[in-house]
Amino acid sequence: MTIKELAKELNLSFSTVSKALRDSHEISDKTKQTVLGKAKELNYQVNPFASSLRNQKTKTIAVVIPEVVNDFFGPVINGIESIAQEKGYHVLIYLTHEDLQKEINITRLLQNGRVDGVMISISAQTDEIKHLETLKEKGIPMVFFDRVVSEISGPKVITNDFRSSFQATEHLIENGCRKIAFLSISKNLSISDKRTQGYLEALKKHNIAFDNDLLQFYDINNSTNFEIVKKLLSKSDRPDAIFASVENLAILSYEVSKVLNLRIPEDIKILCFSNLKTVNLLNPPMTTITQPAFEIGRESADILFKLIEKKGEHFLKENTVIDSELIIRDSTIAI
Amino acid sequence: MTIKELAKELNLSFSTVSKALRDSHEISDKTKQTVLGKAKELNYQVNPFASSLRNQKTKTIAVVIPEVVNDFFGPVINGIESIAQEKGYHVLIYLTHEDLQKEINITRLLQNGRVDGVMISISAQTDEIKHLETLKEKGIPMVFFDRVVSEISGPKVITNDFRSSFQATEHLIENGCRKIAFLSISKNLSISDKRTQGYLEALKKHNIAFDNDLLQFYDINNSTNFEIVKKLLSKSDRPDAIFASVENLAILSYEVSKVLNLRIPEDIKILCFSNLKTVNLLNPPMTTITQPAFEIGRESADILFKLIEKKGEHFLKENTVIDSELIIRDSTIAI
DNA sequence: TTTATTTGCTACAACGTTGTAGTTATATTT
DNA sequence: AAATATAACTACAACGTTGTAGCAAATAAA
Repeated sequence: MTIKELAKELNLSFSTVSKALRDSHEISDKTKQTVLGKAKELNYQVNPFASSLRNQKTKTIAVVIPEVVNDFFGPVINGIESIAQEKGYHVLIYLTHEDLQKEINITRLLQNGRVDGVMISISAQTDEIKHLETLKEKGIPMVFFDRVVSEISGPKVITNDFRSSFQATEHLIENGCRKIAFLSISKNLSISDKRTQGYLEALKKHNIAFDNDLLQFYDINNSTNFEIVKKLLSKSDRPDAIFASVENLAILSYEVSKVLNLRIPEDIKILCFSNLKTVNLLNPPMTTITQPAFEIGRESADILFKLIEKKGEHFLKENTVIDSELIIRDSTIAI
Repeated sequence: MTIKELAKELNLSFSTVSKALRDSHEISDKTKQTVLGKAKELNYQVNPFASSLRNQKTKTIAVVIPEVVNDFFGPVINGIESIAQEKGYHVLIYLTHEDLQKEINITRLLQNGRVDGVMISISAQTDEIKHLETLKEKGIPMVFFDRVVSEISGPKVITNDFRSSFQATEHLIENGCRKIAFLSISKNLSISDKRTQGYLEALKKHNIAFDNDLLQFYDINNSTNFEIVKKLLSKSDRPDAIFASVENLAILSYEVSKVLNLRIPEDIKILCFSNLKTVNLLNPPMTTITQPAFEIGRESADILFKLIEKKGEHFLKENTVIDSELIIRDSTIAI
């Protein structure tokens, strides 16, 4: 059912029908009613491609993220989708699987006007940003969230990683820890950097020397990660706390502790950036820094739509910070 | 950069360029090379809307699911996306939030040729299927997965809910349970039905009378669910086991048990359909029926692409069953 | 040498919209 | 009554592709 067929049914020109459908002032109310009625009757729907081709708008946004199997990006998508659905936008989803090459391929796909805007949280392996700059230069509205690229200007929605990390480290120190291992996500990511800095700053404040052996990095291969953690906790002078920058590494730390018969929190304290729903049911419940995932999604989407619709985009600031929350549970309490 | 501009640069007609780009036999190898070279140099990309409008193909599929914040649908999307990326398809995601009206709206959006195919797992509230039939009648390739509608013919990817449920119930009975509460997802869903039937059949086999009070349904409101479970476990003749059809209800059961000072598995055994990664770290580790989420995603996508590309779709059977696995952990072991 | 065939290209219509410009008929102003 | 404005509609080009039909020139067959 096209607009031409509809017009034929109505004995009107297809221009008239088109205008009636988009409520033009050139068309009489009576005609509008007839057209709308017939359109509903015949279940006419605008062809999205013809429409997009004609007016260069797609009513579609892209969300580029590393993973979905994750208690952070899940709620983020939820937040994004809730606003998109409200605004009548469609959401394309692309997963990089933490792979730079995939990220590059995806950004290439997005260059030809397929979407009106892009929301992206970069992969942990992204150590060059040309592809992101290219996309931005094409004039496509972009919002970075969580894992942002500070070198590229434009709105970013983040959480206060430095502060949370500082606070968490200090909490561990106050509970008697002196050898705190920090398990980082990546050597490239800005959030990773800030989290590490928060950790270092807290050590410094409390006059604890930084031990490079206590700084470890996440590997793509999860069994490698297991070995890294196991090795770390098997040392004679093993750390008295693990501060994991990523949920997965904290879970592994729990598992390794079980294997090595280390008691949490007596022998080892564990703390993590995490949005896990079941964190309270773990044995013992884990202290976490909980990120406002849903809010980050909603806020990013909101900003993106402002950019796309060019409404109030002058008021947009470079960084929107939504605070994370340190929730202290049994896994870090001094006994 | 359009094909016309590219043609002008090359001093060729745009038809020639178009044909060269899609490797037509009408064009000499020499010309093809020149065109391809220039296209790369000027970073020419086909306009997807013009292309879709012209040849009625979108290279896009839609995935309609109830939620993403979920250890089942997350991996499913992963599976879908991995095949889609391989095949050069784009993935649109739509969330129904378990709401029939939203599902209806979404299916309406998909009627006008926006996508080449649809994968859907229906909402728990879906008790009418006209909208799904309409979509199917439009001739859009569709694959149902997990939460399927048996009344509509076409390929479905499911897991063996009846068998898993039977097996799980029997496991509880063998571990001494006689008053097994079954917490169902919905009164409408086919999987819900099959799971309930598996439960009932196992009771029957072991000559245990069915008690209607022990059959409870999931509510959209999570605090209502908490109350339902709390009420259930506060009764003087409280159940000796909870078999939850949905992860959320099992987690709630753990929480309620904690509140009511009920020991798992001594006072109450808990078991659940779940793909939770941290299930081993719960206190105690929970027995689960783990569904092959990633595989369901991959398989569904695979079937959908066969339908879309009309390759080997004759061999497609109505139901593809991928088995779930009952993994016994401490939460259901007789002490 | 004439005719038929192949090669390599170009012209153009169509996909379904939408906005601009143009055309009537009617109403309003001078 | 003539000039002007308004209302309600139509015609049509353009968005960027792609396939079909057409057209020269070169090659092969008669």
